[in-house]
Amino acid sequence: MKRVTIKDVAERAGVSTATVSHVINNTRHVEENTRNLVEQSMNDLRYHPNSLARSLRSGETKTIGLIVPDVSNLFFADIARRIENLGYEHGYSVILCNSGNDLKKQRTYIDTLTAKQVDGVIFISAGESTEDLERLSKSNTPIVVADRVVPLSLADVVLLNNEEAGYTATKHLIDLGHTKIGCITGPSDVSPSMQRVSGYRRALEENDIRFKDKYVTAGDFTYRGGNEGMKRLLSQPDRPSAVFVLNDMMAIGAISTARSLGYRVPEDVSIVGFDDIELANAVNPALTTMAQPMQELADVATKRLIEKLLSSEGNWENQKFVLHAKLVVRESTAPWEK
Amino acid sequence: MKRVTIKDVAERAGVSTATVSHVINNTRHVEENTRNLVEQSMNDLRYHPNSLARSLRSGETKTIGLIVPDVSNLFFADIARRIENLGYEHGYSVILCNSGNDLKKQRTYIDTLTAKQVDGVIFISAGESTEDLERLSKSNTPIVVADRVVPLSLADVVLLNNEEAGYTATKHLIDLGHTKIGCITGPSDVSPSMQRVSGYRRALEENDIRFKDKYVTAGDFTYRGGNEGMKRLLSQPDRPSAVFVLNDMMAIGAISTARSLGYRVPEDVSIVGFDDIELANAVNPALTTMAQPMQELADVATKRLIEKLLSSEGNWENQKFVLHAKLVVRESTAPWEK
DNA sequence: CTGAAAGCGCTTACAG
DNA sequence: CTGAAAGCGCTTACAG
Repeated sequence: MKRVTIKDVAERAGVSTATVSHVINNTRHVEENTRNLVEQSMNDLRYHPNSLARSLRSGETKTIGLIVPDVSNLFFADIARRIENLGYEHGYSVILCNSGNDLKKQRTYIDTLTAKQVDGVIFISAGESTEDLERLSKSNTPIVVADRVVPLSLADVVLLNNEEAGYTATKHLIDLGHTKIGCITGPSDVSPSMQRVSGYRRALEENDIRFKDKYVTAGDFTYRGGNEGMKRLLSQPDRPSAVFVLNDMMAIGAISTARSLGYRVPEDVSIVGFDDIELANAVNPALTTMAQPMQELADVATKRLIEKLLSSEGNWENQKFVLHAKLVVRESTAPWEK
Repeated sequence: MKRVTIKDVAERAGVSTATVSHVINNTRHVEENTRNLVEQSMNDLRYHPNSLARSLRSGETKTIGLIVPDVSNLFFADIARRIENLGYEHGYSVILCNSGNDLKKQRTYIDTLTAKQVDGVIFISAGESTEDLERLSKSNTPIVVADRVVPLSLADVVLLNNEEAGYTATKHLIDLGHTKIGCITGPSDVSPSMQRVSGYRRALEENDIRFKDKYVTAGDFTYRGGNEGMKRLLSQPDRPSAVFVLNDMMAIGAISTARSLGYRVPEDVSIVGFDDIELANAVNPALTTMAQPMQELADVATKRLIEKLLSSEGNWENQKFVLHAKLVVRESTAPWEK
């Protein structure tokens, strides 16, 4: 079964391929009659255009690459869904590149995306290195970097003000009267995590509360990490009365551990999470948390990319978009009266 | 900045484009010297091949399409990750098509995938209709359908034996001595859900337990759905002593509601979930559940597709792969003594 | 061991 | 309003 090409359609309709192309793309006027003939012919033959040929000729693939560390992480899965959806609305397909936090894989994907001539790339990097980014930007493809800090010379960047968010979460606990405030962090080499901790420290300092090493423990963003972190924090003599946990998954684990150790939440320990995942509001007690504007992150990144793609001017100034997390007070935090 | 093409490389190396192509693809012998010259030249010019041109000529895009109902659902996100990863290992990129359970969108994507000439498709359909599938199979693209029943004439299919799994879960409760066994189902139009309920009924019948309508209530696969379903089941006079919940997310919600109504789990109510998501083992009490072989589902589907792609024989018999869920007994179920 | 050239299926100046 | 033809950047018989 041979493929039906534009040539077949043209022959059957008794016109040139140029005309067929123009009725398909609506790119110059074609007389009613001719147009009908062509459309008839396309239907009869069940013609489907070949994007490859079109892209090769026109230089546009209507495809964007999405590089993420891990799609099976709900945070990125959600972002991927929104990007896919916005892209779809503008006629773009997305190639899913899951780096799995593997820099080698990430680099391979960058080459693949270049080879496949994607029109643009949304890039959530696995690491902090900018080497891959430079490589990509050399190919002259518009790039938007999300969630990670990166030199503005290379790409647009949209990120969350994590420092501020860390500050706000901690300040909330301070305002409730807490002075012994613990923190369960993420892996120490991820910049969002580090920045949230900076905000935590600044809030303490500004309110004359001594920062104590023993109140800070490292987690890994998983439920179990939350279990273990909480156990470490609560098992010390002068235990914290409140804990800022750097993501919701760990926070939910932390609540569970606190309870199984005999502490009530929030009466005995207050807990603030980070992200506002769906579960945060479902869990009992409902989690007070810093709501990340994930949707906004995806939306801003995608819109910016599409804006660049549609204008095709080539000489854009790269921009920086800073988003803000919002404190959502629910049931896991309460005033502390000595 | 003009694009560097194979022609530029050939000129600089003083050879034909044919030779360059052959050193790139390792497709015929090239003398050491010539090869070095070509490679030097590629490096100097920072040459990157253009996949579009290659694909247009060779008929292979090294790309597969993945159609899923919703990537932001953990179940599909996990599947997507595994498919992406296996594809990557074999040199395939994946185009992510999130149908969002929208049949129109799904159809558009099918056309896009056809136009983009993907080598194969893994298809988890939004609906039960096979119309889109026929459309796709006409384009002669190898297809593997996952998770949904579909006529074997159109594609390979890999699915879970949901009826059996429903039976096993229910039988576990019966073996523990329960006779009043409730069920929180999924949306009634999704075939996996219906089949699990069939298994539930068969287990009751085979053990001479009367099926009671009032013990079955419909959920929606969300945490809140589990809350509400459990509330309905427990608030009736002759309440069930055990509940089979058709997915873990609802089961976790059900546990939480049972407890807040003053019932102990598993002493007062036993609960069996379905899926074995990560949280199932993390939650307290750890959830007894039917472990879905999600990995296997993704692996079998991808491997089968790649097998077809690599052999390119054209005339394959479509196959059906049936996978089995496994009962994982943890802490949420206990014997019932009248 | 290598090259000249056709051709994959489109789009798009150019010409009328 | 329409057509003939070049060309996008590759791969691959064919020929030597």
